[in-house]
Amino acid sequence: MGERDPTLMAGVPELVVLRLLAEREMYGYEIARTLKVVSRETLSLGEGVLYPALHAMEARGLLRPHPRQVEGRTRIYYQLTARGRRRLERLTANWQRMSAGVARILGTSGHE
Amino acid sequence: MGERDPTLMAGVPELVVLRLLAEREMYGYEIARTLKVVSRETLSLGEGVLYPALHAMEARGLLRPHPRQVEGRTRIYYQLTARGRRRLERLTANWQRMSAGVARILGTSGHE
DNA sequence: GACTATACCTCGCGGGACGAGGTATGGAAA
DNA sequence: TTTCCATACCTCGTCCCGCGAGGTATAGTC
Repeated sequence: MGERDPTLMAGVPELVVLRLLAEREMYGYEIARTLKVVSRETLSLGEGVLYPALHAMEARGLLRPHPRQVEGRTRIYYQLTARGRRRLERLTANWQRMSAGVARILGTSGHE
Repeated sequence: MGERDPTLMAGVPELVVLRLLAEREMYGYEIARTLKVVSRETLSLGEGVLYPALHAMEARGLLRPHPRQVEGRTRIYYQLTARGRRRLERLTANWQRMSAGVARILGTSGHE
């Protein structure tokens, strides 16, 4: 129960969301915008990805919601839990291992 | 109507298989072994991933099979088509864009 | 009164990664 | 000789999850 790894496949959305939240509390819409800017448009989570992902992560106890009213609109800020932090470390390590692997394959020019 | 991109998600198996075959003809079993070695165990395609992937790519015209009998065993060598080569370039570019994006997110220490 | 930006949400589709299981051969070990 | 491992192919079912499309509501602008 819980903490099943993305095997080969990326699980990129979960990873990057956790990483952003590790920096500071953010709400969904903000996450989407920030992601675009920081990644320079190369990463953009549609809302059909983002919100379900947030809910799933909340359900798994990786983050905790803090709803607030700001100018008549509801924002749900999310905060990383300790569990979420551990998860982040794990996913980061996985990502680095596997992207290094891919890089090695891509960089194979016959020899090496 | 082929050539739909893996959106955010990696599509790593397809990418790395194409990359290996760009170097030389290989057969399935060989691909699996080579992948492990070159990526230093960080990438390993189970046969439940590999063979279906090969068939799918063949169906899309990305590679062409060349069955051979070697010491009583059947080996199906695969060769990249022109279409497969184009696909490889495309996926490679995608991968680089998106892994750079992830790297940027991971490397964000608040400022920058 | 229409449109854009903000801010949340859900549903259903489809693709694909995966484990488990299955067939068959050749050679080495027991 | 039978058992076992490596080689070499295969399929099936599941489950996850990325995604687009669509939906609600408010605040401010044109």
